[in-house]
Amino acid sequence: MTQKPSKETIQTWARLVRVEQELLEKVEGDLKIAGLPPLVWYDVLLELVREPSGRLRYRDLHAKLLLAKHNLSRLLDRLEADRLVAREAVEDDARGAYVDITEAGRQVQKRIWPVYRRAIAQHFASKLSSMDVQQLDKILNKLRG
Amino acid sequence: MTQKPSKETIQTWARLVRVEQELLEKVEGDLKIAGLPPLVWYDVLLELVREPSGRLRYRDLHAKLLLAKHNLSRLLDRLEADRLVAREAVEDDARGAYVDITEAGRQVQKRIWPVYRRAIAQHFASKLSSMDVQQLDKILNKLRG
DNA sequence: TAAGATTGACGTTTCAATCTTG
DNA sequence: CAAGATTGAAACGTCAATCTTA
Repeated sequence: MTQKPSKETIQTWARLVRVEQELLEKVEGDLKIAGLPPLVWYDVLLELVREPSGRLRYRDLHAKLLLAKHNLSRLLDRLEADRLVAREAVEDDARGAYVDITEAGRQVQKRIWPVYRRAIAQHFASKLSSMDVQQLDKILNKLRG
Repeated sequence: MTQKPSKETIQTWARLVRVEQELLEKVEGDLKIAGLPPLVWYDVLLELVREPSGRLRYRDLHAKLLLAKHNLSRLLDRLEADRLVAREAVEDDARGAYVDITEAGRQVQKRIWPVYRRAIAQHFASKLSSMDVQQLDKILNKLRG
């Protein structure tokens, strides 16, 4: 049995959805103003940069990102068209594909980060005390899948 | 001057983005399973139902929703095609348009709500204490535009 | 000239189906 | 048949331009 949430809880839910949407719009806006690609490009590039080998199998990249398989496939088409990643065959599993970050991809990731960090600072960090951040983190952990 | 956010703050930001995305996917999933339209349809219908007149001018509806003007226009096309809203001329301002909710629109709003409420209960409310909700609400208010 | 709203063209996401290999 | 990944077609979102009236 699940109880009906209280008015306050519903209000907070609504606020969460809206505030998060506002925040993401502001951050995406800052990236756009700087002439940079959207956050989701950064997410992919970051996962690849984190790998010492600079590559991940498609399925592993997919597992890390909250993105449907076909969406990732199309996103990689665009990244590849911009030469930020390259797809390579997997030697011992002919079904598989590696996704490799290119040198250009690494440079774009590096250019995005300071702008993204600045946006996080302005729109998020600067509004909260470190106590707030701690509390929020605890709450988010309770909500996690 | 904006300071560089701490590692912890960045981590919490990343968690916020991801958790919120997970939550929205779960809620949208529940609506879809129930054969109901997406949340954004609900947002529009709710704003209209809240009006005693059952109508809002396009510009006022736009102001309430976090949606670009052209996106709202296209969304209303779909809602109108499904006969959930109707567009009407504004008598004393020939540039304007009213958006009216139809009886069918009211019924769809009423069918969505219990499913949506249940999703909020399951994926959000049931994971948090009322203290958590209070804290989260305070934090969200600090983040608001 | 600005406010209110829509549109055409184009880019992205989604759905179901597909193709290939294990 | 299942796993890994992609694709065609349709739905949806975005950009810049447009149309009409204030």
